[in-house]
Amino acid sequence: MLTEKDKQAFQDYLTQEGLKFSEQRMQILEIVLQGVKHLTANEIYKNVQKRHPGIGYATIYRTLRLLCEAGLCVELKCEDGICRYEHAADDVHHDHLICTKCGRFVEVVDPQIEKLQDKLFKDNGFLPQRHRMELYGICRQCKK
Amino acid sequence: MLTEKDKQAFQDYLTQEGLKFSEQRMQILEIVLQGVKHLTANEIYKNVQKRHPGIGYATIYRTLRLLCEAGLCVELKCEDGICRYEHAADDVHHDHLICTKCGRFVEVVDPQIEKLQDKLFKDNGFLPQRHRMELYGICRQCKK
DNA sequence: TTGATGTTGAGAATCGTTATCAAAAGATAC
DNA sequence: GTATCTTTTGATAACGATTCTCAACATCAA
Repeated sequence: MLTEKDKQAFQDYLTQEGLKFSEQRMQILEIVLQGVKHLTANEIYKNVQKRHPGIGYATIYRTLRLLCEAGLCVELKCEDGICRYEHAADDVHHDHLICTKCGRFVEVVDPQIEKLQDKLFKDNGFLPQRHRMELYGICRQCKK
Repeated sequence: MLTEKDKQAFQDYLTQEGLKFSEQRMQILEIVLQGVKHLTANEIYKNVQKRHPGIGYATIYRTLRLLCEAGLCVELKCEDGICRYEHAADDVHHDHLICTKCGRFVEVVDPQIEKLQDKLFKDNGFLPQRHRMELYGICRQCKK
């Protein structure tokens, strides 16, 4: 869901960094923050093409980086080596359940696991920064 | 630690698949299964070079695939996009604590987390296959 | 030793992503 | 609105890890 708040946040970020606003950046913002989640750069590229033919991959990647830096989107480095991008949920960290047959992504959170992860960091003398947890399996639909 | 058992297991696997034994494969087996863990293909390449100059990357990758298929080694797809290979521990799954400063890998296991992960699979109607958990932080040495 | 088959190494190809750079477009001052 | 200064853009080349191709070579059974 793309909100005015997100648009404003992006504009504010650009202004703050001395960057400029452009048609292309708005198009990419709209595609990434609305609708389907976990899009690859290629999917975003194809989507933007429809409304803005001629756009290049470089612009897609550059804008995705900006969106990440602005905290509006998160890059997921997936096992297949292709990055996917999702709308940054409001401060709520989550992990992913991924169907190995259809590629479906389900977002999950488990506060207990989060606590145990923190404990692992501490027990090993690590200063926690972030973590990544992906659960691969076969979803209900694909099991049938 | 490279054991005779591992060597035998690799030979058995090759025989079973109708494949042949070679000097290069033995060299790679020794490098990967002994000593330092979590080597990249490039590190393995450089190590094998010392004892067997002229070896090519193709052979490294082909042999790594064989070792994985034989269940002797595991490929880790890391966030930096470079795969690392570790000696497959005897049936014991483990996750990783990774220092973002020095790259140190620490293997960790938490049975409670494993249970909670299984619960997440079930609660979402997924048939569990495997998972990946990486905890990124700064290790004791690098904190100083 | 020979023949059939699997393996090797050099180099090309792949593919997602990033860098380069001249042309185009925003922002700002006038 | 126009001039001017930046920044942005898109085409294309470059990158780096990994895989493919293929002719030369090694292995093994008979």
